[in-house]
Amino acid sequence: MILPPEFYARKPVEVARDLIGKVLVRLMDGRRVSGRILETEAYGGSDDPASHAFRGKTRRNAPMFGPPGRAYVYFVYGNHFCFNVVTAGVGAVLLRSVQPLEGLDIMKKLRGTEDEENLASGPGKLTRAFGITPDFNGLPLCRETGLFIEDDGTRLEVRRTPRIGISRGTERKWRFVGEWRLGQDSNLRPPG
DNA sequence: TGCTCGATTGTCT
DNA sequence: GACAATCGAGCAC
Repeated sequence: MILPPEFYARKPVEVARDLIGKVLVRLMDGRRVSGRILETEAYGGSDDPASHAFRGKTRRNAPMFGPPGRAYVYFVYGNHFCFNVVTAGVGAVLLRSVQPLEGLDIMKKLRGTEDEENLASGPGKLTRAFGITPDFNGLPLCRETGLFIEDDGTRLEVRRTPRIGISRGTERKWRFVGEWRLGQDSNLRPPG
């Protein structure tokens, strides 16, 4: 089932935690490119010094001030794009890494590598592998836009850690990492 | 108008 | 482990 807008209309920390184990899906030329979300980070509004929204609304962070359930895509380090989903409270959740499930050939082509372990194991790699560009900035996550997140019933163990790659607000443990629990049904285990 | 630095990655040592 | 690549947003002046 595709996550509805209500899913995103909560605090960024709750959305970030609950997105672990969900499936990011991109429809490309009638084909599915998808991966299970393994790593997220929550960013708040004016109360979070690490957030782009900390200093108020600008042209770049405008999507964060809009309705929840939309994409916030921004350019960083002169090379890469990062993909976020907008939550309630002028918040956002950064998708840091996914485990590739479908359309691996497309991901390999877009990433220019055959290494399946590293296709989408980072914020910049993820946007590249899924063909997520600024064209999606501000668009709702639904079937119509070809970019959305599904719940396939999989539940992962969620670990909570400080956010990484930032210089402020590091004291908050707003990074969430999904881990496969031993003893689960075999069809829920990661491949390999 | 100019300068600094970043929610990163790939490459080299 | 260290660092260059690369460029726009945000801030200082």
